[in-house]
Amino acid sequence: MMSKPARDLALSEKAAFFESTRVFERLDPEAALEIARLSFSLTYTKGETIFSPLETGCQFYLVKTGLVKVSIYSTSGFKLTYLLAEHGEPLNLVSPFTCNLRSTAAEALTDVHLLGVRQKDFLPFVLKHPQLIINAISILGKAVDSANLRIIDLIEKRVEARLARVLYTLYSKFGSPVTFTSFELAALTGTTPESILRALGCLREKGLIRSDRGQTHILDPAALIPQEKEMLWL
Amino acid sequence: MMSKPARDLALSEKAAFFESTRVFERLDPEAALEIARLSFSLTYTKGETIFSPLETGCQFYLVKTGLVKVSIYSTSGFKLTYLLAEHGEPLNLVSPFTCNLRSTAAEALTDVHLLGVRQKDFLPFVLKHPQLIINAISILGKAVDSANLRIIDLIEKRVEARLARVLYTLYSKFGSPVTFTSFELAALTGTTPESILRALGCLREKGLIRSDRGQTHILDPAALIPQEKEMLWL
DNA sequence: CGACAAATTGATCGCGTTCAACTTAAGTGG
DNA sequence: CCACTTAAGTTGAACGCGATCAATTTGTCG
Repeated sequence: MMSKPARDLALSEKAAFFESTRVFERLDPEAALEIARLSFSLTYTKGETIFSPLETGCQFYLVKTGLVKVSIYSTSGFKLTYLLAEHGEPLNLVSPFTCNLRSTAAEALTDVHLLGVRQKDFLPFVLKHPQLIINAISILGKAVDSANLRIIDLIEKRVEARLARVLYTLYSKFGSPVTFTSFELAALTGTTPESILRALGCLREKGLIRSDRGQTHILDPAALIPQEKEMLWL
Repeated sequence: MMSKPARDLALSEKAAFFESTRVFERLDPEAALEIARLSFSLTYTKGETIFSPLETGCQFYLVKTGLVKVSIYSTSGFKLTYLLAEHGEPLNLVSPFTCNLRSTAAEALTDVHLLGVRQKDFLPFVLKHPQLIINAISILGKAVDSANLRIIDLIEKRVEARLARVLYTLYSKFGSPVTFTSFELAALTGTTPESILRALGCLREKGLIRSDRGQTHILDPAALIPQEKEMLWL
């Protein structure tokens, strides 16, 4: 499983892309050019592993095109998906700063084009541009909130309610239909594929969704989620 | 429930304190003096509320002395404790940066002395001192990892194993005996007080702990936690 | 001494995991 | 184009953990 170096994009194109992302939001143009110069393209084909747990190296990855699944693995092999990164989203925000190893793994769900920045280039650059820091901390704050919401849900909500929130989140991010298998939904909801299927059945009977083989059409998004404004961040 | 303004500490004393904390680690001495000048003392008595969910204002709080419990509340009233902050630890790292409201509440578990810094002072200061950012992101990264570990544990571990991890974490941080009631341990473990008592009973039978009325003596810390190096961050 | 909070134990019950069997769809190679 | 293989969907049944409710005991504090 090796990444293939891709033909590099034009610098200006890269710079414009960086400026359009959440992490590099409100970056001044010359800084965008600078980070564009420091970055390099990486491509992976569907199903390829981008990085795996305990892997050395902590470069920064940003998704240019495609969809990447980032998961954490428990020691017993359970997989919890905690991020589905698409255009403009980073795969890893913490390790480029701290260079600590983390037990996360990233897998390409489609053919993927990433931009990478080596830590030795990334860190000095970021330190020169405080707005980036605010952005990064804001994103990490969202991640903490989302994780805490999942914890609360796991404690007091049933599988059906948790799945409804996951579906609502996926619908908000990717639109209808949601194209994930019961295995993937299980890894997002924190349960088993069997329980997902049963819960999907309930939601189907209630007329909230329509589901066929890896495709879930959201018919009534508003009914999926209770009055709460809280959303997951996947 | 109002905070009483305390006699301010000597500037040099405050500055030395800031330098000794994790957030302000490796700060240069004149910067420490500056943040010391921007900070002010707050004291609360045992049981007082320091802030509650949806409260306006997002000043930065650092614990000087005492112990503070920071919890998130679910809409249905369930309380999950996610931080026990003691000497040198911040109560809130995200809101001073983003000024977003978050559904957390802080309560003084003992008489507490805090240092506060208003956001309008905190943010410009931090932006001038990039090392602080690295520190903050490193701490947030730990918080994300800890939350994810709790999620995994909730999914695949039984109450006894989760409690063991909580006890081990409390033991590592505060030493033996651990002085929390079954209600507080339940809010940390994500279960009910009854289940905590039963799990404590099991651990007692195994000879790993000895527990009396709000005091849990850890007899065999190493046996509490399996081979994993992962720890919670409370 | 009385009131209150926490600890303890028992009994019940429901959700969700687990295991198993079977069906259905998709992809592959002859 | 069909036979074969594989992966996902589907459903059923059983079991076990943990929540819940209730009752009792034990400290602690005013």
